[in-house]
Amino acid sequence: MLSKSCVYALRAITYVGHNGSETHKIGIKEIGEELDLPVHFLSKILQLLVKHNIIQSTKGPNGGFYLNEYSSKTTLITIIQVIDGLSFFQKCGLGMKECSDQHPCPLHDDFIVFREGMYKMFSTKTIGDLVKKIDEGNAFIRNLSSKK
Amino acid sequence: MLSKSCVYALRAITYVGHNGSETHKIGIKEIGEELDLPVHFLSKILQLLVKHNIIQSTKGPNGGFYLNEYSSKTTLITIIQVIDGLSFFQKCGLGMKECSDQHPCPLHDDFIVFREGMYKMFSTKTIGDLVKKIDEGNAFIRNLSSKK
DNA sequence: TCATTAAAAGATATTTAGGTCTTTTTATAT
DNA sequence: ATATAAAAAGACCTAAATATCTTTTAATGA
Repeated sequence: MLSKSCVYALRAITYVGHNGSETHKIGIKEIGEELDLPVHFLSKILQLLVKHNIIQSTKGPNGGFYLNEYSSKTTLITIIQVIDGLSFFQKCGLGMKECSDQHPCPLHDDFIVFREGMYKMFSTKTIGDLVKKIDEGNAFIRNLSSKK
Repeated sequence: MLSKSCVYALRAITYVGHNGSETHKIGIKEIGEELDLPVHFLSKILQLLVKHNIIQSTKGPNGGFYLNEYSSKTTLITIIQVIDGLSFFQKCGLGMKECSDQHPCPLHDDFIVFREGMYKMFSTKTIGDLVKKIDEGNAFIRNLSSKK
């Protein structure tokens, strides 16, 4: 559904939100190690998010990634849009070029429920919501299998 | 969500169900033309379904693909399983290795609703259901843009 | 029984997503 | 000022999905 780039991004941002702050920035190496993600690949993805002002970064000693108040309010759909685009939420479940209430595919009515439900969910949930769950210990962002 | 292979399959089977019968088999060329799908690629996919006894085929003059009574009762999830596997319906929305009610990712509760809802939907719907919609004119399987 | 037709099978090409490695830029602490 | 640390940027590699082309196999009608 979401590309790897996209879920890597969501997990990385959540990690930064949980572990970092403007005075304690998080390096890409740490994120990669802790979340078990390919560092250089992830680096590209975060670059893109920095460009879009979704997360912040600084170079040099004590540099790294961090979130500001706006980052936390960013909805997941915003990030999905930047990385994957919104085509999933627009296209037919059976891959037909034209599929609408007027000219539906035979799965249209059933599929649209989920497609739109997900869109709504991703449009409502924010980075802050994800971070909160981690902060409160009600969810996890690191793989169980990770050592330490 | 579903791969191209998979939606090609679903559309092709539905086309065969709607247009063919045991006495009027449908050739791969016709399917490809009518549905605007790459013929040889589709051919591979249908081969696989024949192997799994989900659709039927015969070679030679007047040969082609057709459905039997069991084909129509086949659930969509069966086809999805053969082509894509069920991993989508089993894996974490954030791509975490371990994600469960006990060790949830921060999206778990929200995502699982859709994942399971889709699973249920695909497990309930059959090829026959899709064909029926086309037969009754309540849905379409050919692209609007197709000539004729 | 043989030519023809159509699927099956095999080999190869293309595209896209995912991933790695190297070099450059820039902030900052000394 | 300068060395250093860390992100940014660029070039390149790999694997998987998608697509095409060619050859083989097997029905069937003449």
